[in-house]
Parts: sequence; C-alpha cells; structure tokens
Amino acid sequence: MLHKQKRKTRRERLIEVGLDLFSRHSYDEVAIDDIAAAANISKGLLYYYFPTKHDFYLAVLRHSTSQLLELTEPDTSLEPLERLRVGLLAYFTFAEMHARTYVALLRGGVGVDPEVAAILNHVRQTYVERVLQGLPESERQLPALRLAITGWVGFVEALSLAWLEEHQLSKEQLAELAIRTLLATITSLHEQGSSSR
Amino acid sequence: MLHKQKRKTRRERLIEVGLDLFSRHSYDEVAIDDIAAAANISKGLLYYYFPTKHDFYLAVLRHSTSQLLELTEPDTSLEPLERLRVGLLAYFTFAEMHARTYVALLRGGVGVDPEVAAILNHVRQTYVERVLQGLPESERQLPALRLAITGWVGFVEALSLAWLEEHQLSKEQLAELAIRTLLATITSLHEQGSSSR
DNA sequence: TTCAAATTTGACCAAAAGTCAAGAAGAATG
DNA sequence: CATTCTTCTTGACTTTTGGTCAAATTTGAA
Repeated sequence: MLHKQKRKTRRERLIEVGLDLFSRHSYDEVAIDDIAAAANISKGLLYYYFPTKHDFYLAVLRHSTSQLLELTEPDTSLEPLERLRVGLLAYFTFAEMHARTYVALLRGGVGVDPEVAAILNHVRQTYVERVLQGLPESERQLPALRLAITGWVGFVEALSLAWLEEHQLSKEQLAELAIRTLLATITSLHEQGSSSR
Repeated sequence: MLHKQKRKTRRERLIEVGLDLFSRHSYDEVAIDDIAAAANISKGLLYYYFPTKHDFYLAVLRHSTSQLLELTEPDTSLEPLERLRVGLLAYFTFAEMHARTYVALLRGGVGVDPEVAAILNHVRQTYVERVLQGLPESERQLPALRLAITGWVGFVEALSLAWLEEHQLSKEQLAELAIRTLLATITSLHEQGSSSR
C-alpha cells in the first residue's frame, strides 16, 4: 500500500531538501544532521525513510533525472526533426531553470560509484534511444551509429554546461547547432567506408 | 629544496596507491586507513604529506590529468589536421591503457566540489585551446566557436567512454569520426547566419 | 660521534554515519 | 470514547572514520 494522500509526502519533501543541499554542496560536505536540520526533522527520521545517506543521495538523483526525462519526453506527433528540436529546447530550458541542480547532476556523482553511474548512464542511454527512434529505418543499420549518437549526447551535455556559464546564444541557436552536428556526424559515418562491418 | 633523489619519492608512491584505489572505489568508499594499509604506512604519515583526504584526492586527480595532457601534447611540427589526428590517437590510447582510471577521472569527481570541477575544466579548456590553435586565423572569429568546440570535447569524451565498453571501432576510425564531426560542427557555425553577432 | 632536521608512528580526539528502544500520533475496532 | 494496532518520530547511544599531536626513529651533515 503506497501512501500518497497529502500535498506532499514527507519522503518527497526530504528529497526536495536534498535536491537543494546537494546542488549547492558536494556529497560529503552535506552532513546527515544538516539535512535533518534543513527539514526540521530528527536524524533518526531520515533513516526511517532512507536506509543510508548514500541511498538518500541516489533517491535525490533519481528524482531529478526522471524529472529531466519527463520534461523532455519526445512529442511523437511531430515529425522527427521537429521533435528533436522541441526536445532540445526543453532540455536547455531545464538546464537553465535548474542550473545548479543540472550542473551537479551531470558533473556531480560520487566518484566511480557504480549506482550513480548507472543512473546517469540510463539517462544518456534513453536519449540515445530517442534519437534512434527518430531515424529512418535505412539509417539505423550503420555500424557505429549508437556509438556516434552517444558521443553526440555528450556534445549536447558539454554544450549546455558551457552555455550556462555565458549565454551567448539563444536556445534556438543552440538547438540548431546541436541538430546540424548530429546530422553531420551521421553523414560522416556513411563516408567512413574503410574497414568496418 | 625539493627532494627527488630515489626512484620514487614517498609522495609519488602514495599518489600511485591513491590512483589505484580511487579508480576502483568511490571517494568515500576509500577510507584513509585503507590508503595507509595499501601503502604499508601509518595513517599519520599520510597526513604528513597531505593536509586532508580531500587534498590527497586532488593531488591524485592532478597527477593523472597532467599525465593525460602530457601524453596528448600536440606535435606542432605536424600540420593542424594531422596534429589533431595524432593527438586523438594518443588520447584514445591513454583511455584504453588506463581505462579504469580514465573513467573515474571523467565520470568521477566529488559532487559539486569546485576544486575538482576546476581541475577537469582546466583539462577541457586546454583541449579547446589546442583545437583553436590549429584553426586558421579566419575561422577563429566565428561567434560561438569556443562554445561549439567545448561541445566537441564533450563529444570526444563521451565517444571514448562508450568505446571503452565495446571496442567496435579501431582508434583510427574513432579519430576519423571525431575529426569529421569537428569539421562539420565548425562548418555549421558558418551556415548559422540568422541573428547572432 | 653528535646533533638537528626530516620522517614516521600510534594513541588520542572530534565529528559524522548509523542503530535502536521507546514514546507520540493516527487510524481502525469494539 | 476507550482500546489496540500501526505508523511515524525522537533522542540518546554506538561505530566508524577523518584528523591531531607529542614522542620516537631515521637520516645526513658537520
């Protein structure tokens, strides 16, 4: 039996507090006591909802990544290229609105922690998948297509992070740049005839 | 007076131990006592060489990033495109040889820790700078050139990380893909006439 | 040999993660 | 309403781990 009666469940409120703290401080700068204090709660209660500090962090991370994925959900009623453009705009909007959180999200992570890595990989994989969906059947057979798109997702991430520091371009221009780069990358896969396959 | 008599100074050996541990475990999975034990040393001695655990981590990180930058140092005797190709090959070679460390390096980091971020930014910035060096004067004036190249560096990082999981392409093919993408991205900046400047 | 500086230790301290018995608050039952 | 059962909440306690320090050991000039 899940319990989601009130406006916000305690668990949700705690995650919001964590979101705030973790976007402003590194993982081990944030003490359990800080979280408890910020939420007006005893330390023990935090452990009632989350088994360990690390699990709490994962919950916070999952929360924001799933929010990101939701807000950039592709609109399949649009044709692929337009769908991509809209998705990118939504992505940049998220980055802009939750700048601190977004940076912490991508550049954060707790060392080589496999669980954290898994969550971020899942996000990236999802984007790769979405891009693949928008490609015509004929293109999808290219040898290193998936690899190239994964690279492109990294391109978009780095682009957005750099953009946050200095908004020289509009979101529309960013999206255009990203799309052109994607198309060019895919095109270059065709030309790369040499030895693969 | 620096002291670098013997084969390897204690400090260097400690950094190597840290390199090993941090490439296999996350920052806070590695206890000071673990490091001391792995180096056959008392905990106190670690604090003789490094003020805090965090500083130790930074030293390890700086060590491997500077090693990466050294090994990929551009050979200015080559023409720009060839120089880039050789640089990329060296980069992928490093990633392959120090796979675990390399992954920890890029995807690691301690939360939003500004010092860690600064080190990684410095590496990325250096690459952006190197690419810019290889561009003809005429190209360097493009409005969002720096931004686009920063994105491309992210592309190369993501590409290499994905490649490490499944070596489907040769390093040469990877480099070719990366170069084509860079050129295409820059070209697309030209075409993006609209409203900037 | 001697002495001062550099190196190394291990016991100790402080802070932060994690545990738990017990109490308070709700909700269901009679 | 009383009672009882469940859920929620606390604060004191334990354990782990980062960090300190005086003292001991080693090194290397003089």
